[in-house]
Amino acid sequence: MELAPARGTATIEEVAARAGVSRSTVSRVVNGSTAVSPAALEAVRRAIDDLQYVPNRAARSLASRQTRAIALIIPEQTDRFFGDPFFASIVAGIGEVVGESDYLMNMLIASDDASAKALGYLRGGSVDGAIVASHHTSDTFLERIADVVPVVYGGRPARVRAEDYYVDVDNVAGGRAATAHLIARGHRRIAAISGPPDMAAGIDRLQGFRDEMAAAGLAPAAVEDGDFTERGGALAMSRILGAGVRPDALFVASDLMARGAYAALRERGIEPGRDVAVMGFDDSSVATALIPALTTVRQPSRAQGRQMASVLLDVLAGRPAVHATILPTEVVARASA
Amino acid sequence: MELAPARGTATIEEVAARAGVSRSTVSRVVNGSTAVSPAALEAVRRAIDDLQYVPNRAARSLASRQTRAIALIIPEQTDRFFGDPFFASIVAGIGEVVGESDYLMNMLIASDDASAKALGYLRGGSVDGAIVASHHTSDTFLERIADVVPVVYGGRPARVRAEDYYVDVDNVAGGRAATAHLIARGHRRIAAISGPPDMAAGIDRLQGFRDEMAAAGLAPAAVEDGDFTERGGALAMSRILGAGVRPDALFVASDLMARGAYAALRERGIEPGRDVAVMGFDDSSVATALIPALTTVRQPSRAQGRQMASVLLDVLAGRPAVHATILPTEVVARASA
DNA sequence: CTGAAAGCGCTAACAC
DNA sequence: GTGTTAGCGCTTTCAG
Repeated sequence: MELAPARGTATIEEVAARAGVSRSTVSRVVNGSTAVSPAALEAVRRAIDDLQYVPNRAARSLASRQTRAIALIIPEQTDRFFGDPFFASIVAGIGEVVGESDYLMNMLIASDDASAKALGYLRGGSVDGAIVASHHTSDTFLERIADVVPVVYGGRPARVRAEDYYVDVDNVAGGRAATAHLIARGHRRIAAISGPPDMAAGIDRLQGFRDEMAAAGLAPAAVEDGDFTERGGALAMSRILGAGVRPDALFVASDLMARGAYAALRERGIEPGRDVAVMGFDDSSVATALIPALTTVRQPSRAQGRQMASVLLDVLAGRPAVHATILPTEVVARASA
Repeated sequence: MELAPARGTATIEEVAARAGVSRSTVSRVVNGSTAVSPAALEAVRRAIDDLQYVPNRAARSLASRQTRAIALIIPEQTDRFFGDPFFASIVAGIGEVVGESDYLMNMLIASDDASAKALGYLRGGSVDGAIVASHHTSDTFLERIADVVPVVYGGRPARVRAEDYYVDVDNVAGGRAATAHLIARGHRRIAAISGPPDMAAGIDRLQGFRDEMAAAGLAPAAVEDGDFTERGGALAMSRILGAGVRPDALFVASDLMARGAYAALRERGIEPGRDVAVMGFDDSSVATALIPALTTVRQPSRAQGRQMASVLLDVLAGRPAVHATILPTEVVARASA
């Protein structure tokens, strides 16, 4: 075919020659070994600089049996995933930490049929570890990947095994706090729009709602699944209203669904915040963009992403790592409730 | 630390032994060479299956001098990038095509300071090519990456060079069509909320607006930069209104900004769609979620993403590839204009 | 503290 | 068609 055009990049051999040392010494410098004399270190540094040397990743991986890459697995429709600012924050957090390290982030969109391929890829040793950004209990293939490489889950996995790592927020407490806020403001006919029952966050937030209602001796005015999407939130709201229920307050398990609920409410001439108190969950960009601004439960999504990445990096480095991190939430009172 | 646990993966050597052929033959099968006898092919296939063989990526890269990976470069704040459903579609499209190939997609968030690192990484030969998802004319480092690996730009780059590849939509025509639509509906006092002047899409859509207005003998009622963000759109709208301008129609250069404009309008008691016609751009999920539903210019974002990936894959495969792809847009009339 | 030597697993000429 | 032979560029014992 075609001769490889002189890759700008020099090899370790050339650096060694220029620095007047052996390959091994250059390798040691590059990998931060302490056992190098100041003189050699200086010489190598200069040579690297002069030659603009960047180690070849493939060669390094092959020899060290590490790829220095991690997979970000998105078991979801791409547009659905990225449509929620919550995930955007998670990814941002992960990206920050990974970006500071010398790891690479491979994005794997593992929708259904692609999952087999994704598994093969993970088994091929292309990455040292994986982060599963969000998942449903039905994603069985996700469990199998943990047999291949270390995995950190975003959100409590369906079945928690001792060797699993995950980073979650205290969704039950968040759900309780949100409900308590509503009750404290004098509301009694409180309905909930929940997340899907096959996701831990969906289950837990609803649990918190139910717990707090029960503790206050109240019965939910209605509970509808909004599937964590804007459209689902609108639909759920319509169902509640359509059934003739007229709540005086609403606990919506995600900001995005709350936006959908706002729309559905207004379609019936009900003004959110004035005619019905609305409480969201996430405190994503959606919350402040809404009018009236959404009272919501803040979860530290960016921090969650950061923590996921940190945990994985710890595991890969052989450092002790926390298996379960539960981040706190807090109610942020705005105009809607 | 810890001995590498027996990686489930077999090597090519083991496959060869089991199939009773040489490594080369296995390699030929894996790489789809035709020059293999049916018998050998069958034997190798079985061995691969039995052993669940997956080629080692690093070894392959090292020997073939190809990484089979591409970089998705996001020269933007992560949350900003992912906050716009337009980008979500682009990424979805890219992901589709890349997922069907045996290439991997490395996500590089190249915000400012990280760009040097990103460049070094690209120079290190970690990827065969790159896709730049969106960019500002100020991103000078982006030009330098094209010297290292083939690059496909999303949107016309600041300076188009003969060797560049890019996929764009016809933003000027889109802007014209949108404006024509407004004019045809009888509007005359038309204001525009534009994208940033350092992005091709921002410049071109505004150009289309100005062209069409001029052609109709109309002067813009106002033009404000909304920075392609929801907040920016709201701010721009407020500025227009604050200046005492009362347009009867609005050309907003992105759906997201239109959402911001809706909010700003309502804050002043002006109802979008009724009191002022609003035209968006993108036809992202935002357009239909808005109430009243946003009349907008549809751009085929997913197709754009797909095309970007296809072009890059073509280039990498040595196939002839189109340097400039301009996708068409079309006006989608809904309730707001 | 440093160098020599032996691969890591695969592809790609090159013979046969 | 198929096997043999060299590496790809790096890490990593193992001596010294």
